[in-house]
Amino acid sequence: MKRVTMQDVAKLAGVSKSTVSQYLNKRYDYMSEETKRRIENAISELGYQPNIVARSLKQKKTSTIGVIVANILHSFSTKVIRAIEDFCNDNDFHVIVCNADDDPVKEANYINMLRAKQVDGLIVFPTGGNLELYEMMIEQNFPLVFVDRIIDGLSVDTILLDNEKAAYLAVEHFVNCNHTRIGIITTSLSRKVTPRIERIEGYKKAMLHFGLPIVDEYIKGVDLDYIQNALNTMFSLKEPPTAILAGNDLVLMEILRYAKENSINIPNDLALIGVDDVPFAPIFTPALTTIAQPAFEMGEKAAQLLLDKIKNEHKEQARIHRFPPTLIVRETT
Amino acid sequence: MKRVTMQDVAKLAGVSKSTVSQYLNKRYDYMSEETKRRIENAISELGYQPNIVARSLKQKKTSTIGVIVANILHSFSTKVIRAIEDFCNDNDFHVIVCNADDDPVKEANYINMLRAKQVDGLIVFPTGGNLELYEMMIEQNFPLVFVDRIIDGLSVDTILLDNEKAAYLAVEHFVNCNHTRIGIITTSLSRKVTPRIERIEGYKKAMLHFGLPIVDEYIKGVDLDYIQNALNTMFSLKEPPTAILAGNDLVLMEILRYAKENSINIPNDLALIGVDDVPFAPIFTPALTTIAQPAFEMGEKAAQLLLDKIKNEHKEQARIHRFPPTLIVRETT
DNA sequence: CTGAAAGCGCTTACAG
DNA sequence: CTGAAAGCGCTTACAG
Repeated sequence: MKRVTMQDVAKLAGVSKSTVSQYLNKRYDYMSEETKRRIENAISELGYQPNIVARSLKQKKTSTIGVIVANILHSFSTKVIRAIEDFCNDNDFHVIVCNADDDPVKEANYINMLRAKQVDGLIVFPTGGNLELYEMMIEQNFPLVFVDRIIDGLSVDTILLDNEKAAYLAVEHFVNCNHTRIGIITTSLSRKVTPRIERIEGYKKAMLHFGLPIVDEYIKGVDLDYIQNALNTMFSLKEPPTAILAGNDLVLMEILRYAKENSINIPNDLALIGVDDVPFAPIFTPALTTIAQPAFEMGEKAAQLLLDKIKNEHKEQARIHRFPPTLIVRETT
Repeated sequence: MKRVTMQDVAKLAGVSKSTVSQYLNKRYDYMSEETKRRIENAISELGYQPNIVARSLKQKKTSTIGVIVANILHSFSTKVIRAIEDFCNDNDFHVIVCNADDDPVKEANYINMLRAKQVDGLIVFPTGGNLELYEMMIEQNFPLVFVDRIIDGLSVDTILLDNEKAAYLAVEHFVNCNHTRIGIITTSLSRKVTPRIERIEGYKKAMLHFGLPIVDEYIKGVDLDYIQNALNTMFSLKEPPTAILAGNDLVLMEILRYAKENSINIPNDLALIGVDDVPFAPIFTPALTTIAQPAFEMGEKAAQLLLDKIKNEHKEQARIHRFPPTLIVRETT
């Protein structure tokens, strides 16, 4: 499989490789029609394809960005990725996606690998476990955008849902449905992951706003594996909650599983709202009431910001970009 | 953001860049401890990271493979991708994933782009619309593995479900549940996509095997957008089917939607089996009976085969690798 | 309008 | 045990 190079094309066309290069880069300012035609023919005859690796080395840019998601199992991650890919395709950028699996060690490996591969910039859903690495990138002025999670003390453009608003919308809707014993369950709070913290915070504020008591037993932040336990505890209370807000799609599925296995009727025994509008929400029985994130817009904005930085067209101070959630009322409330 | 190069390390360590390169590639056969230490210190002091692009250019390999899926919306695709990524990670290969969106034009662009980026090999779920390109890769002996779909007349290792068996398992189970009016619905047959063709073929063989008549009205292969229509037609028959096999996960969701909107009780009015074990199958009400593909094993095998080809360790004749489906009985039958 | 030359940051065969 | 040199396949400033 002998690869054909620019040199081969130049020889066949009877010109120098500089000229072939000019042709490829569409700098025909002064190129004769004759030359163009000869090069074109040589290229198609040889089936020549430029070697992007060589070009990247010389140009010191790869037109490739990296995306590292903390956990690809969230439907939110996959939607954001799709939006980023679409935007990058439209702008002739390639994207390499990596899944850190909520593991800071994997995340660090991916960051190093992608930078070694000379990506022009990085969009990351940070695990939060690699402060020094994040700081190094910022210091080096390496194009970087965070999604979904705030890392305290770092000056990075960050794309976030208005999480407090999301929780507020859920509580408000529960209240409108005459619930007063409202709970919230989300995944582990030990690593201070922004959406979890903010959704609980928003939940508390909303409860106060509607004059409802904050009952600690109604608030859980535990690992996915312990959610069945947490639900058991919650439903053993003298006065269990009559409505629950699921902090994300994976928690929602755990709650649905618990309800199914314990014959808890939704919404009669328990009203339910999940953050993240999962694909099966409308066909589920009962159809799931959810809080949707504008994932597509968020992904697009992340890509937009990053490409602007790469092209040096983004001069503003790094800040947090908030996006509004939407309540989609179906049958679980 | 001045990048530090091997030259900088060499200077600081007081050696030549050849020696630094040897160090990096762990060829210490004859390297003095002293030299090693000096290089190590220089590297960490400067925060040096090798430029993989330069290495790739020189070595004429990138340790990167491309994966092009026909349609990433299928849960099967995402599972296979995960398996490929895991396998490649373990073998120090990187992977770039692209979604052709069932569009041969996009597929061609991705193939060309990935080859220009010098990937060492390609795993593709072929749309079937780029015969010349596939042929060119084979002719050039470019490492290539197909998944999910057979392209007639091409000699390529191909990873496939035993689709006829999958259909057989479903029909058999329906028969055991005393159904005789059994239908099958899948997405459009116009492009002769292997799993669709083979599943219908397997369905027909199974029907004959169990002495049941083959009723054309019970067999539909239409685009996703027309499935509601097809279902309407089917259920307007004097004798509509009492059991349906959904050809894939997306079709399954369309059928579930139809049933919900038309108050068709599953499984009482209609028994249902879907090919592909969707994540929400066990928590659905009723929990979904499915035919699972061993997606993880299939992805692993695809990656295994490809890496062997890349390393020139795969000398056998290209062939089709079949994997067995599994029936998972839940509540929809 | 086109070409010769230098250089991107590595690796590697070879010399010593 | 280590270094000088060539070369991977491009791009680009410059000369003519």
